[in-house]
Amino acid sequence: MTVGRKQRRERLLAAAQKAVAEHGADVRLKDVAQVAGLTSGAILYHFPDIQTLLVEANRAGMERFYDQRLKAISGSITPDRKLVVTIASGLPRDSEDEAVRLLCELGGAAGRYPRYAAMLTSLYDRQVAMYQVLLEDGAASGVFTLAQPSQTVARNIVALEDAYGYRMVARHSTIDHAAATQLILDYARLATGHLLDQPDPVGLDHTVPDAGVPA
Amino acid sequence: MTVGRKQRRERLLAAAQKAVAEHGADVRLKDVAQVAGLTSGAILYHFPDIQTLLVEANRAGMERFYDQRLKAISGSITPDRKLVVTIASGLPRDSEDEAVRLLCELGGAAGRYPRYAAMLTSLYDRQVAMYQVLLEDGAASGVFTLAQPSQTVARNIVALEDAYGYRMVARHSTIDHAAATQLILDYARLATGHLLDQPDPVGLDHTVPDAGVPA
DNA sequence: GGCGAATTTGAAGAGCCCTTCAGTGAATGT
DNA sequence: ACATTCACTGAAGGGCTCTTCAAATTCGCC
Repeated sequence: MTVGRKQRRERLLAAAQKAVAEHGADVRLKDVAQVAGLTSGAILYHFPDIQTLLVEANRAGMERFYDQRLKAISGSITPDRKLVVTIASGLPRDSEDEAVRLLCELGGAAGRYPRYAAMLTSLYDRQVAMYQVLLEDGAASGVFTLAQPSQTVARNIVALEDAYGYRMVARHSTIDHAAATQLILDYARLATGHLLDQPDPVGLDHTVPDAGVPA
Repeated sequence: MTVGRKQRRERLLAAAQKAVAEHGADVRLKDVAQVAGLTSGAILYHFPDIQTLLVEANRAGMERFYDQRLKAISGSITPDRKLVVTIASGLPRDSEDEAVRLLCELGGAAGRYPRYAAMLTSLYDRQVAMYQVLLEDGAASGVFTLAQPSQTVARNIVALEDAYGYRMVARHSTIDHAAATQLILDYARLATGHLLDQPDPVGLDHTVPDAGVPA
């Protein structure tokens, strides 16, 4: 057995996600096949038709995004650290971020695909709930002083993340990951009454540690 | 009688906008023709190909959206009224709002169509500038006490409008025009230090002014 | 009423897309 | 070694799309 039946399916789901991020929600079967390195027929051997594959792939893509956010939270300790890290994790790395591009494409198509609309609504609500827990937790421990109900703050934070995701995917010249993070933190500062100063190295360390012989 | 050459073109642009809002950025020529009540050939008599038509139509749709926002501003007098009215005018009426659906579709496709990305970036920046003027004006006249730079507040307000537009188009069950307006105003209140109480007749008065705002 | 220009139609060509399916290998089990 | 199952290919069918174009229709105007 090369890879097992289940893993093969997941490779196709991953290929479909990439294809949607690249070609839109109405991506062609041929494009998915090309990303997967197969022919159209091979894909239809694993899935009854292309819609079934896409719906499953898109759902999986959203769940993966949400799961990674939850994982990002669990790292930090204090509520303020958690908030900063979580906000940063909700934004695309750069304009090529595959997961966010997928979400943008689906968000655009949600108006005409009720299924995607429902999935995105659920995703939004869960993210809001996630932030609400974080905010209430911080308020209970006295770290945050909420100026507004936690639901209001949570809804606005997630909304800001979404919107700056779109702006970054559209390659806004001055709104990059750092700028967007600061803009959202500016709101969070007002809403929580906490300074929320950025920790130095959050793990995104692109600089080479310069160990070894320079050629 | 017909309508003159120019008006005929504009009818086609309007049809194309509606078609994009309904079928996405990759709408078919046939769909545009159907909305216009013509055949595909007739449309190609006025435009060299479908891409040219779509690019022009989408640009016109964005400009129209922006112009109507400017118009909405000019009505009110005081900065706080202006702010409330402008925020309300940036959100879709309901989930079927054609202009916002168009913007959502284009926003989703912006990742793979640099032209649309540039147009949307420009639209965003102009809306930010519009709010900046409004905020600075209010601050200068002492009505607002800005807690943050006007650019920060303006960027966040426009971002919130965008995001709630997407949520409404996706038919979120609890975020309608009124709820979204309040959420954005909640941020604006923190940022401007003004109460920003909603004026009664905003123009769209379908419901009894019963629940919601306490005395 | 009739003429020329503007507009629209309907058909046809070339091309792409999804899906089905017979057939090709490779892997697996016996 | 042989049969069987699995994974995949490549071709073919049927349908849809964009575009072109000759013919038909409508319009503005004299």
